Amino acid sequence: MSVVRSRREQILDVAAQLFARHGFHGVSIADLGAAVGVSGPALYRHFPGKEALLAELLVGISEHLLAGGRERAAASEDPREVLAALVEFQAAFALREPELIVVQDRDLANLPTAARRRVRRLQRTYVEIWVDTLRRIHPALTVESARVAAHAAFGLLNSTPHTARTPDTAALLRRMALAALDDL
Amino acid sequence: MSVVRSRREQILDVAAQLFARHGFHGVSIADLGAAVGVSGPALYRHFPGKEALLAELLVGISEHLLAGGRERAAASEDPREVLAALVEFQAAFALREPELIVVQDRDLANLPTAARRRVRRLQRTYVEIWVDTLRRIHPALTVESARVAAHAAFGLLNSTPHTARTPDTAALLRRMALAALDDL
DNA sequence: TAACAAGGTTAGCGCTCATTAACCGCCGGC
DNA sequence: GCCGGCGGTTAATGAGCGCTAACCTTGTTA
Repeated sequence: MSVVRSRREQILDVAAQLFARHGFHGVSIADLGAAVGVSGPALYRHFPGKEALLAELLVGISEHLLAGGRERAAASEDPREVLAALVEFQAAFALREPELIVVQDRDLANLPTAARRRVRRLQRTYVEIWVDTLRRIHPALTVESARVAAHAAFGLLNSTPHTARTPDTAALLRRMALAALDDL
Repeated sequence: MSVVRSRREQILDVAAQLFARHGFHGVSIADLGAAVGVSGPALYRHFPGKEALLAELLVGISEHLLAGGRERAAASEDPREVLAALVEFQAAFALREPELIVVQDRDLANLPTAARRRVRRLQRTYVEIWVDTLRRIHPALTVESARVAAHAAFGLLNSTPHTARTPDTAALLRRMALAALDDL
């Protein structure tokens, strides 16, 4: 975490923000260049194209989430502890990077097919960690219902882009998510 | 609810589906025309432009939700009954019209300023119904926290576009939402 | 010191797209 | 039986965009 970020990281950062605010198609290469202080085609020195830039963002997010999920799942035998850790992890990410949350589910469709498949696969695997954990806690739960519940929890936690972030928001969201997932 | 819908309604319908799948900028006027069986500029006989079409969709959604919310809020003195009715209403809408859910929060930014303000205002008023109801149930809750909780509940209920809709999904989502909103 | 790679620049190409123009057939009411 | 408007059509226009080309500067290195 150095203070001087490479141009590459800088571009990814402002791309996340602009894509979040205006959508992938609502941001031009020229806009992106302007936002980092260079103009237009300079970006091609760092990325092969606009879609590749989006791909790197989205693949990065999914890999980060999956890695974090695996880590939490491996950290305990008790599925309730795992669930609490997963909720905490997802809430922290959603609060730290609300723009990425927005871009991830809004602009998936704009990825080239290969990258889209890759992201989908990573996401699915991440969801399955939640599904497995939920079913260990509630053995009567079907896979389908557990999946619905997991997505509902994501929706709840990922609501951060729509709200002001007050100091106790994290705790509130965690508590709500755990309550929702408790009486399945 | 006639079987023969006017061309106008038909256009709005397919626009909702295409916008949901590909995003506002990902759908051309020609695509839209083709999807209703006419081609391209014929749409200008029914709408002054592409943005006006989006505006009609989004304003329609917000008005529908606000009207439904007001109705539920006026139907009972007991805030817990009101909350249950609100949850049921939002869940039913999210399950019936997942495409509209997607378009509503994805393409708000593509509205012309006037319409965007209008939609924002309607949405805010709808949220305030939830906030007031929550605070009547939990008097210690601050306005900000109630707002966070309301948006979290929307996120949970509006997760329908991400999941297969099995027969008991509605009940599951309602139960989760009420559980999340109960121990605030 | 000469060469080169890295990272900029501006100009321009080709394409897509929203919108407008100009034209046309049909059909209901005077 | 005419005629006006409603709802279509195709062609054209003009803007914006992604991307490539050609060129330049600078710092590093053999």
